[in-house]
Amino acid sequence: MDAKRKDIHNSDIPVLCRACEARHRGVCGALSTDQLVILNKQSTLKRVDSGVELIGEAQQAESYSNIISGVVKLTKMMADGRQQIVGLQFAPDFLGRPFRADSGITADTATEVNICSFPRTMIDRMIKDTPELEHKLLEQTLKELDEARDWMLTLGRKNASEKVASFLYLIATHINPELQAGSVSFELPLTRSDIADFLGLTIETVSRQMTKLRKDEVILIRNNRQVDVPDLGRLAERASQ
Amino acid sequence: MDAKRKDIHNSDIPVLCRACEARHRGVCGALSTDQLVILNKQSTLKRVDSGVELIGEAQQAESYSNIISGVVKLTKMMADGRQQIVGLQFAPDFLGRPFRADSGITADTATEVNICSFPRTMIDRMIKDTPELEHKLLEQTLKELDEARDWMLTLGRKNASEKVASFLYLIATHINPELQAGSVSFELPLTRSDIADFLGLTIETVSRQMTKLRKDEVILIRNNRQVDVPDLGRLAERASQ
DNA sequence: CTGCCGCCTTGACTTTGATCAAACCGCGCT
DNA sequence: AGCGCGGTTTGATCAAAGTCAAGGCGGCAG
Repeated sequence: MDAKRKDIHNSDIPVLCRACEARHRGVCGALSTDQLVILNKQSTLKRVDSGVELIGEAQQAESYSNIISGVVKLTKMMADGRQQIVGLQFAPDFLGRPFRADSGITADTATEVNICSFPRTMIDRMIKDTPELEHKLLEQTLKELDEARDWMLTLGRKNASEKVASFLYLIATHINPELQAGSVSFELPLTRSDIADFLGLTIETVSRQMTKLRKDEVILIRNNRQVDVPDLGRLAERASQ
Repeated sequence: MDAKRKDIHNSDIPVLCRACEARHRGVCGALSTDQLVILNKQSTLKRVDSGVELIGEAQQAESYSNIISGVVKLTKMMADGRQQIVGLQFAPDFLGRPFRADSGITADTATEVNICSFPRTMIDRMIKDTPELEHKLLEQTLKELDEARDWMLTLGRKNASEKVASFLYLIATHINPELQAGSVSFELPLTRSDIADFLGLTIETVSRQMTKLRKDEVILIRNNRQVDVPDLGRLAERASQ
């Protein structure tokens, strides 16, 4: 209802924001038209290649971003090189850790990504003035916490084949957020190595479980990356969820 | 600074709140003296035995709480009975999922616990009126998210002995929040079975790794529950952190 | 076309932690 | 004291996933 009212004044909304999902499902939905205009003057739209570090040791994170398209992976690393992907972010997620520069996490693009970046100081100021913005951030953070805890169950208690099925199910439902049952087709945003880091497995084990799912006709693999799921329900069963 | 100013008017603050950690490090720090008085009239202090379900299938969660003392475990369960502890909460953590009744998580007391409970509707209203309260909730949620992601690395990439050492390190640092290095002594708030559910292991493996740490003189076990850590640094090494 | 390179798959073998089974320990009870 | 009980430890065996090694596939540069 509120969103609809704003759309009446669509002409006042910055061009870049008009078609942006972040205004509907993301944090920008908390902002007034005036605020959008101000923010828009400072924001920059960037196309980023796959495999680029957005936040991390090298990148000191002077900005926050909204993901417009593509997939970003959040990774934690141990001193000896072992690593674990602790989250995947899709459009229109908000990227960046408020109130703290470093949280020991690096964010890398898993695919080609488009982001809308803002100066950190600007957002920090807007958060202070606009409780509604902080509310949106709390909502996203709670959602991420729920997802992190779901994944803890997967990491701690599922076996390799359930883990791989869980991953495919996660991707299937996030790439095509509408589909509930029936058949889905999508391109995996992660390499086998990334999938292994997400699942706490090795690439060999991931590969073996993928071929097992293929032989059991739960999935159909085209180009290593392109996957068809004829029956999402059967995949969910394999994931034990 | 702000807290100090409030303490000058200590006499106006409800008796129950005066010594309460939640007013200093918890969410109640966001509230004015007036709000504390109002909230106090509706709040109830409860002593709860170990092993009681606070939030879950049975309990429909009509209230939020602050933990005054003791440890609460957050558990996720699979249909076939496998379960994973996805978080531990200590005083003065806020207990309850805002904006949603059910998140598939149950909260059980791991020890005897004292909580201060409030009606859900009352807090939901205060959140709307007091941005500072929402800010505190966002801070705690971000802290929980950081902890969840730390633990994902442990679950996904550490071996059994590193997991057990990580758990002991976590407890040591949370029970005695001041100690940095040197020796610590504490009582484990969890049974071997809970520890196994927290670490994604079996009780036998937990037991074996504990005796290994004991034989290597990293820890000293008294009554199965009472543990001495002569050198916290050496324990941290074993946890690879 | 050919060869190389990155990514993925497959196979043989090893290791880690799970499973099954038995015994132990402290404690409250009769 | 003797008993039973929950929680814990220990040992023997097994299975799942890791490791090491080889080979395949597809795209791209020469």
